[in-house]
Amino acid sequence: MLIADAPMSTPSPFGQATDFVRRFQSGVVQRLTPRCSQCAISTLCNPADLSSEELAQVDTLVQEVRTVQRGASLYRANDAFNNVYILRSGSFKTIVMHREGREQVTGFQIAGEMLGLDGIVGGQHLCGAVALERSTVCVIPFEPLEDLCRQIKPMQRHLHKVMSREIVRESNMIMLLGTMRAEQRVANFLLNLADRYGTRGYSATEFNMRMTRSEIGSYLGITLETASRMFSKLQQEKLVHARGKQIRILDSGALARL
Amino acid sequence: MLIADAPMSTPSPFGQATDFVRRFQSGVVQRLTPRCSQCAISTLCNPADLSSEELAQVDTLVQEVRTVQRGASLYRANDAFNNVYILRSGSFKTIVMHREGREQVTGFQIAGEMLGLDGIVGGQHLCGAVALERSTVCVIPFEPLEDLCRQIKPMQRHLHKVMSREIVRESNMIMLLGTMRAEQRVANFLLNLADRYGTRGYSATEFNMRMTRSEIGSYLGITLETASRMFSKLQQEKLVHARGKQIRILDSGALARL
DNA sequence: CGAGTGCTTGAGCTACGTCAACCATAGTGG
DNA sequence: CCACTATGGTTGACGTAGCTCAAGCACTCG
Repeated sequence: MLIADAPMSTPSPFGQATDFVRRFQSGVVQRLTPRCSQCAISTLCNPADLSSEELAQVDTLVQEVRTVQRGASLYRANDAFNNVYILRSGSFKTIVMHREGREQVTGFQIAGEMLGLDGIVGGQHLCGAVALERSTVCVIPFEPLEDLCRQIKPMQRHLHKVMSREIVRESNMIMLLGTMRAEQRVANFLLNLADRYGTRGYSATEFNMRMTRSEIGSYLGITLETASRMFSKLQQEKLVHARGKQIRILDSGALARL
Repeated sequence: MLIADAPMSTPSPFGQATDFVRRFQSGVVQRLTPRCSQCAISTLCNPADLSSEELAQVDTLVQEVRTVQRGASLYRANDAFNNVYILRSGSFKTIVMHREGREQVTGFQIAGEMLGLDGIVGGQHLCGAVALERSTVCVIPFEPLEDLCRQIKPMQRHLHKVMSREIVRESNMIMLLGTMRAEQRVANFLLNLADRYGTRGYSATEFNMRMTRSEIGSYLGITLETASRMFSKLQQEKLVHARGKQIRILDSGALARL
């Protein structure tokens, strides 16, 4: 079975030669005229029950695919909100700034997941999104998306589900941070990643994490040292095999029972 | 200036005598035929820019106002999702069950806030909602609401903002749980409550909390003892005056700077 | 090959959890 | 009207999970 590492760096189905490419200093590259109707991960971002005419309408919505280099920002806190983004390949972290410049990671996103929903309320983004590796995103202008959702009922329902899923994801995070000890947090984090890789067709037992111990710690509300110790502990207990960012899950049942 | 305690227990504008009332064993009472167009808190739950015809359409949507007694559930985890709810008066907590029956509070809601959005993804509620006092909610069937959002653009935008606001609220909670110490959490909690009372026209400096120390602790990821100690500490530092559930904020600037 | 970045591990410290006693208030029944 | 009980809040004593600080190792990259 594929290991997530490999497919996550697979090139986009759109060949470099045929696409108009613009490059920015920021490390963000644009490629134009993508096609949802031909996209490999369309099942992840679009509702299943669209007619071919409806899919064609979606195609007109997505005018741009951007490549974001490792470490570059897709958007930053306080940027004007105009688009939401669907991650086509690669991975991101979303971060908020604490005062005194400390950052807190609020989420990790992988292929098929949506970014930017936090900007709808205030018209500007409240968190920033940083690529953990070279990644590509579909840029979806939000107003036209809303227009489309008024025309296509399944699309509307789909958007609502995406937003609701985000609410549920965050609720789970609140519960994790409110009730679990460090070891449980790390175990939970690994199971969650595994599950998400699994539903994307990658191996759910062996994968390459793209985030550092420091980012994991920040996300889980613990220090990087504690995160590291917990990886070691889980390894001693033979529940996972962890060698740096390479993870193999040995006993997911026991991890869940912690 | 009004203290929140008073208006929160103000009776609904709909007199008992003129309304058809059904009573259930669960402590939930239904009252029929409300009117958004005449509701005192309409500005909280509806977009500002609706025409009177559009408001009339909203009126047809809301067929029911329910009264929920203190301690009764509006919905429970795993209940089928059909409606969202807008809190008209009173207050709720939303809870999730940890395994072993421990509960974690994931939020407190007061007048004008929406409940139930977590159910959209899976078609069933993932958390439960329990009234902290005798409360009234408008019942809004979700499918008809979606239909209306396809017809009325400001309504659609409004719903998206409500959902996005919930996402942002939870992000803030994640940051609080991930980075703050107990004293900061409690300070933050009080400022947040004060702010919400303030935008509803109540006093932002003096109010009656409806939740116990145990519920506050659960919400903030600390024990009830620690919560209690922090209230005492803030009082010693002359930042608040706390006498049980009666709160007076003395120095909101200092609270924010903690 | 040296510098930078990330990971691991140890030693000591501390904020918070646990356990327990005690008080205040409110509702209940004789 | 006064015990009596239940519920919620406060405070103290003590234990510990995880933080802080620090050292050393493994990789990668110019």
